[in-house]
Amino acid sequence: MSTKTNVTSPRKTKGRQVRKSQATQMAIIETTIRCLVKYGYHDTTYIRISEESGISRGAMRHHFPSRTDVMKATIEHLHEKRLAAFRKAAANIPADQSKTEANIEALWHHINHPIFMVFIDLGLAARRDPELDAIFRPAQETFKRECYYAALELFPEWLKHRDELRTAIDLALYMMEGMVLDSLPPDGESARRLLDFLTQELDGLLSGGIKANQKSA
Amino acid sequence: MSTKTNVTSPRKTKGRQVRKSQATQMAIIETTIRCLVKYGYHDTTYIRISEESGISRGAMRHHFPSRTDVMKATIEHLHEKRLAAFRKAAANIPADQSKTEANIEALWHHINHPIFMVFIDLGLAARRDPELDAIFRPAQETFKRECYYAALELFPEWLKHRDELRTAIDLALYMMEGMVLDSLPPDGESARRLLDFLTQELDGLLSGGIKANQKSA
DNA sequence: TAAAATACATGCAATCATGGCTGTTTAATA
DNA sequence: TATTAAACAGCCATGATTGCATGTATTTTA
Repeated sequence: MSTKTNVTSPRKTKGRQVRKSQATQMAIIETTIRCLVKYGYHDTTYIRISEESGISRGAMRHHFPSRTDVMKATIEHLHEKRLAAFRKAAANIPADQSKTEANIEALWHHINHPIFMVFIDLGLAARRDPELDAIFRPAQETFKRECYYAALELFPEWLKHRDELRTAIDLALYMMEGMVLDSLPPDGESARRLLDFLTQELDGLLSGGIKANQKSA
Repeated sequence: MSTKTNVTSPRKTKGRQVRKSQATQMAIIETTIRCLVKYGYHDTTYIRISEESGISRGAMRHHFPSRTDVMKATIEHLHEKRLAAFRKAAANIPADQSKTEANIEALWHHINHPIFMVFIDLGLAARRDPELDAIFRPAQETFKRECYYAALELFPEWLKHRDELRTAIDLALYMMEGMVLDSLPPDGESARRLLDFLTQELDGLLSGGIKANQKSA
C-alpha cells in the first residue's frame, strides 16, 4: 500500500537529471493546481493532468505513481505557497493606525482568491480520504498557528489578551470562509457591510473593550 | 437535453398507483440523502442508490432518468425539509430574555447536523453543474430570506434596524459555516468561546449599541 | 566507452458509472 | 373482461479512469 513517490530529494547534485526531474514535478503540480481551479477535485483526473501538462502518463507514473500521490504533493506545495504568500502579506502591512482594516482587507483578498476554493475542495476530499487527510490537516493547523503568530507580532499590545486575539482571528477567518462558501460577491454591498462591521468590532475590542469582554472567559 | 422527470404530480387521484409511485420516489430520495451523508456527492452514484435502496435501476430510471434528476429532486426535498425544521425550531424559541443565546444555540445545532455537510457538498457540486445550480441557488436564497423573516418576528424591536439585523444574521450564519467547514468540534472549547463571543456581540448590539453602529452604514 | 540508473512513453486489462433498450407485471379504465 | 398505461426489472454498449507492465532514450558513473 505504501506508494513510493520518486520525489527527488536534492541530496547530492547529480546535476542535470535532478533539475529536470524537479522541473517536471513542478510542471505536474502546477498543472494539477490549474486543473483543480478549473475542474474541481473530483474532475481533476490523472489523465487530464497528463493531457493539460503535456506530460505523458508514464512520466507522471514515474514521479507520482497514483493520483493520490499527485494530490498529496500538490497539497504540500499549495501549503508552502500559501504560507509564503501570507508571510509576505503580513510583512507588507503598514504599521500605522488602520492595521485592523488593512489586515481584514488582506485576508478577504486572500480568501477570495480562486486558490482558496481549491483548499475547500481538497479539505472536503480529505474528509473521505484518510491518506489525504494525513497531509491536509497538519498543513491546515500549521497555517492557523502561523496566523496567530503573525497576528501577535502585528498586535503586540494584545500579548496579555491572547485568548481575545485568538477569538478575533477565528471570528474573522471563519466568517470570511462562510462568505466565500456562499459565493458572496467580494465587492458587493453585503460583503462590504460585513467586513466593515468586523473591522469596527475588532477595533473596538482592541481599543478598550477588552475589559468588558473578559468576564465572558 | 430536457430530461423529463416522471414525478407524479397528484393532479387526479389515480388512487393506488400514485401513492406507490410517490412512495418509491421518497425511498429513492431518502436513500440518496443517506448516501450523500455516507459517501459524499461524487461517490453517491446512481447504482449505489439503487443498491442501497433495493430499488431496481429500471424503477429508478422510470422516476428519475438521470443521476442529476435524482440530485435535483433530492435538493428540493432537502430544502423543504430544512425550511420545515427551521420554522419549527423558530416557533419553539422561548420568548424570554435569552433569545439571542437560544437562537445561536439552535443555529449551531442545526449547522452541525450531518445534513449540513450535504448542503455544502451539494453547493460545491452546483458550482460546476449549472443544472444543479438552477435548483440549489434559489433554494438557498429562499432559506436565507426565511431566516430574515423569522428573525424579524423574533426580534420585532429591530424593525427599524433591519440592516443591522441582517448583518447580525449573516455574521452568525457565516461564522458557523466556516467553523464546521474547519471541522471544529461542536462542543470544544474553541467553538464555545466563539459562540459566547457571538452571543455577547449580538446582544450588545441589540441592547444599546445600535446608535454607535449606525454611522458605519 | 560500457553498464547502470534514471526519465520518459505507451499499450493493456479491470473496473465502474452512465444511459438507452427491451421485456414483464400491476393497476386503471372502458 | 379487454385494453391501455404506468411501474418495475434487467441487460448491453459506451466511455472514462485507474494501475500495471513493458519498452525506449538519456544521464551518470565506473
